Amino acid sequence: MGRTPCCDKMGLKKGPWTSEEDEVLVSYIKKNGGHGSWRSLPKLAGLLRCGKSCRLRWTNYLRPDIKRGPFKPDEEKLVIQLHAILGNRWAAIASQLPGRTDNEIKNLWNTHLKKRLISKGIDPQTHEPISSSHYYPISKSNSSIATRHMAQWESARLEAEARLSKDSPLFNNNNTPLASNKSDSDYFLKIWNSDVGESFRVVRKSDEDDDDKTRCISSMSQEGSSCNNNKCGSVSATPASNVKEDFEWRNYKLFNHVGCDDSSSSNDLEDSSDTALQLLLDFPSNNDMSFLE
DNA sequence: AAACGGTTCAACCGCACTTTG
DNA sequence: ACAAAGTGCGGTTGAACCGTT
Repeated sequence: MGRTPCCDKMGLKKGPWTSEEDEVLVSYIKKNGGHGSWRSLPKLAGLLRCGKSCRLRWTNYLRPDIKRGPFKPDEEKLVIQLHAILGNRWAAIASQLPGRTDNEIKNLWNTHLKKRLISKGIDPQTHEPISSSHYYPISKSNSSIATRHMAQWESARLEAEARLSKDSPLFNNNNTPLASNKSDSDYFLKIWNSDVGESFRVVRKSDEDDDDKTRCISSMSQEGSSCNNNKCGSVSATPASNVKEDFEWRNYKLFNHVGCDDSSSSNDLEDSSDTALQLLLDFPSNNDMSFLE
């Protein structure tokens, strides 16, 4: 694929934007009801900038829905939680914080949150206590980060499903209305059903091998797990009545790498089950940031 | 007041992915 | 199916800012 010429190769301006340039860009986009093609925008708007620079300026600074100002404690908390699940996927994290850009969140993480976690003895990459995250050699630890994030993501979602099912009319004998206060689990369910969760759902579905499932359920039974034979039903849309069983199955699968041919890596997830998962699920349910302060 | 070092954050860079013809 | 164009994304940079000496 041919690379498009960079700004400096075309004699275009670089560096900080002036207020005049901002004005030109904003008025052009307003006038045309959108940016159209970023590549042709600078020429049409009369800007000596490359399209890429215009796009960045617009999406990170000039967009009308940008929320300026310092991050609130609950926003910081959400960034930390999402980072534990998604890793350095700033755009995905930003999509869950209306008005915040990926660049802003990335800067927040690198300048504030990362240091705060380190000062509290938490590895900002693994979200585990530094002593435990250094248990394995660096190479192995790094290689399992993505897997850990997936495991944390999956478990958080299952926890959320379990909580939701507990609150659902099916389990609510008193027929009381569903709790109106949104719990943290709502975040995970919301994200899970969004585009962000889509990528994980795809991976997970490919991992759902019925043969493995059947085989391992019997293994679970032999190990004294409380599962039964009904848990082999649909996984993608878990009925409330099967949530607990499915939770057990998925956790078993996750922490024993069911469906993964690389048996040598099975300890990666076992390692994360006690610490990372606990850290993830033990996030305070209110806006209390005291665990970081 | 000046020098210095640390921090912040807007902007750039280059790669990867998606769309289009 | 292929290549080019367009776009998104994450890592990095460097100027501006701020606090300390």
